[in-house]
Amino acid sequence: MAASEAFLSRTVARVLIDSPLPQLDRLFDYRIPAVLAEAAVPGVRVRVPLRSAGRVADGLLIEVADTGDFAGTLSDLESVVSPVQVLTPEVWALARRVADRAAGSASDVVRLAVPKRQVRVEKAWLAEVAGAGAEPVHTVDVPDFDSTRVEAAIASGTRLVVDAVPQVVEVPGGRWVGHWATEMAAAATHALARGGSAILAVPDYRDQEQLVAALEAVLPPERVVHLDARQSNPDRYRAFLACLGDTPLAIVGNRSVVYAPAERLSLIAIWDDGDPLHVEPLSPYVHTRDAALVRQEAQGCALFFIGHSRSTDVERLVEIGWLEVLSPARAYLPKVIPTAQQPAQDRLAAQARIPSSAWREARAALEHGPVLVQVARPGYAPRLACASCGQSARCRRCEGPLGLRSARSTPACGWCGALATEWSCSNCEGTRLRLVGYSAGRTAEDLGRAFPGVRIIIADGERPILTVGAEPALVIATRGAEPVAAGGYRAVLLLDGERMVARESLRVGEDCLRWWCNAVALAAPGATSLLVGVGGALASALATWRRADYAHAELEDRRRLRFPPAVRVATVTGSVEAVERAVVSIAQIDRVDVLGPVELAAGGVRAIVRFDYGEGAAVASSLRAEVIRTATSRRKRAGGSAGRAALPTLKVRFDDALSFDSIEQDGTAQASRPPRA
DNA sequence: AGCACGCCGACT
DNA sequence: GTCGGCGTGCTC
Repeated sequence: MAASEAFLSRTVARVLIDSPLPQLDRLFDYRIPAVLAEAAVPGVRVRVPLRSAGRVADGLLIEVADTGDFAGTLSDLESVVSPVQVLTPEVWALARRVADRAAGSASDVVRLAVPKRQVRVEKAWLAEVAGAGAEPVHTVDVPDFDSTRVEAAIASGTRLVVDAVPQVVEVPGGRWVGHWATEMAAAATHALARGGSAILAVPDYRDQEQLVAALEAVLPPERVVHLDARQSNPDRYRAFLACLGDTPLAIVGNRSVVYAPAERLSLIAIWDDGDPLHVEPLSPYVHTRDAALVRQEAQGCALFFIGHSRSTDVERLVEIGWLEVLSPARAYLPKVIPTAQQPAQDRLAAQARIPSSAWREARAALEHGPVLVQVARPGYAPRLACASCGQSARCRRCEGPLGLRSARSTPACGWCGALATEWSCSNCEGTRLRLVGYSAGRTAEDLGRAFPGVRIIIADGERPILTVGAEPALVIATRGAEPVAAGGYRAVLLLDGERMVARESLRVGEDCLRWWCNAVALAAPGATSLLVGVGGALASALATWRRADYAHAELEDRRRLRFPPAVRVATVTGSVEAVERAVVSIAQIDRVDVLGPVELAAGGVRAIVRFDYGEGAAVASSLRAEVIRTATSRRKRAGGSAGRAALPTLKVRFDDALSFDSIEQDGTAQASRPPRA
């Protein structure tokens, strides 16, 4: 009787509609009809009428209340789709906060957090007998990873930046992985042993393979779950449902794994937070690091950023006291030698652009095992230039850079793909092209000649190789695609440093250091790494292994210039009037400054807004209000004869790492920039 | 997104 | 007087 009374009074369902429309990004109230009273519980999927839109929408029931805040008459909840409470209160709170912080829709974040329903998978999961009795987990310690501090951090919900041991190790099963993977796995055992779950986020699949190998060596298989975008829908949903169970798990995945509904979350660990793959490509484009920081704050779990180098973002958090530093228990100093670009005496080595010292080192190392050669990027010849005047070759249609995909292919545009069959230089009318820069394929040919008789292995985006054996071989890999060698590489040659450093980007320095540090960490103990053709602060940061000092100096520069991550930024894109209004709406906020607006080649304009972290909430809510306003009040199109589709009215993107790079890459500015000498 | 509501021009 | 144009706004 008391129960039925309770049901009678709690008749309002507050529902999040599954829609990307910003104006629908709030809770809608519905009456719960008596027949649905028992099924209508928080977190379940529901269907609700949207009268004005004349349709039935999918939604998620957020809460059940006595009364809503809506004055009119409520429509009835149409149905409860399934009894599974897929959206937990913690994940809902996280989605709302993360969306607000990025001026986006909560339902866009929820879509990352809750995979599509798979009826068969769900039925199978519901039919399973609960409580199969999970095996106990034993903690594991790894050398030089301070287990006392790790355990204490997990117990107290501490935020750490972990400087990983720069070595490779063999895990039971014979697989060689980066030491970092065993550190993450060990941290996970501490979380699970004290009855909590661990979320482990890695940027890409090759990292995930290593981490899974390390985890399987220390945890029972049923305690490890993968949750990533590469899985099929049923697999993903099965893994997601497993997280909803009450057995603590190690949940491994890339970016959106930070939104997993982990039971009693004890730890979030992120590997290599500087890797751009941690940026979510879907609106509202939230970085794994930021989502993790928000979640850590709300749930009080431990948070570890593990890496071989330090991003400026993490350095900032260290400097404001938000993160503590955990270094290896014993100091590691990989042997790194920067070498000048002077060519080798040996003609063949010179052709492969290897300085004599590097060539000698590689030759000697090849007697004992594999040698890693890191090169810049995939494709046969990344850039083509005019053979007579040297100006880089541009597409006639779109001004994009021309390149070659293989030795015999026709030059093609890197932007629009158009084949450049009858190219002539816009500067000198020359018609002959010359290769500029090298790549894995081209380097392999040259090195093959310089080291006759040596086995050559190529690893790049198209030829992914995860591991190589301990036998002598030249392993030529594009940065980020380096295989792990059994026992480590006997030497590492970082060949295209000069070209990597020449890339125009705000983050070149820290990116290069990250690529190099990750490669150096694959070397065998005592093996030499050679950085070719780069000097200055970057080279000495690598050689002295003082990566935090480099990040500190870099951050100081950004502070001076008011560039991220010293400040936050948001790009505001849309029509002239909409961007203008958006900029005005935030003009009163303290210490906000606006760059632009500038015209875009695609039409419309873009402004970059800079502001201090403390003003983030105010900026986000003002810009969000403008987004909603522009979405609801449709402006009339001027000059109707141009039968062009309406522009997206107003787009806001927060913390886009490329904001300052892309200015130069937009149409006119890029085309008119003089070629590098 | 869809769909209704509403306030101006040509019609019976 | 009234039918319907699409510009404007709303969705519990």
